Amino acid sequence: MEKDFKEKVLKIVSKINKGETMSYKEVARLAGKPKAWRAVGNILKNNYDNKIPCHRVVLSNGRPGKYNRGVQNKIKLLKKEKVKNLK
DNA sequence: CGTATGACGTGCA
DNA sequence: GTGCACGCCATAC
Repeated sequence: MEKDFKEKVLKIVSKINKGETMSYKEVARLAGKPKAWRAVGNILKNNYDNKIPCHRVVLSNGRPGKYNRGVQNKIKLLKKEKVKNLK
């Protein structure tokens, strides 16, 4: 269990600039585990840190995916961030 | 230590 | 383009 992986993922997500989105696969890739995008979602779900804009992490399909505070809230936040590239 | 689960991704019909 | 099934990693129990 790479604890570093979790920290890395959180750090990378926190590095996402406003108005930008990243797919789970991209985050996992930057974290060093391009095949761990499955765990990325699990980590974010267990992590409720406000410093982690997990709402900026979307699926590779361009869909918002889910959110610990509600998918609607996620979409709303992205729209507020001027990220209307959602499908 | 083994099984089950989950914010997913890809392939095939 | 849509829908279903399988595979994947890390974490929790």
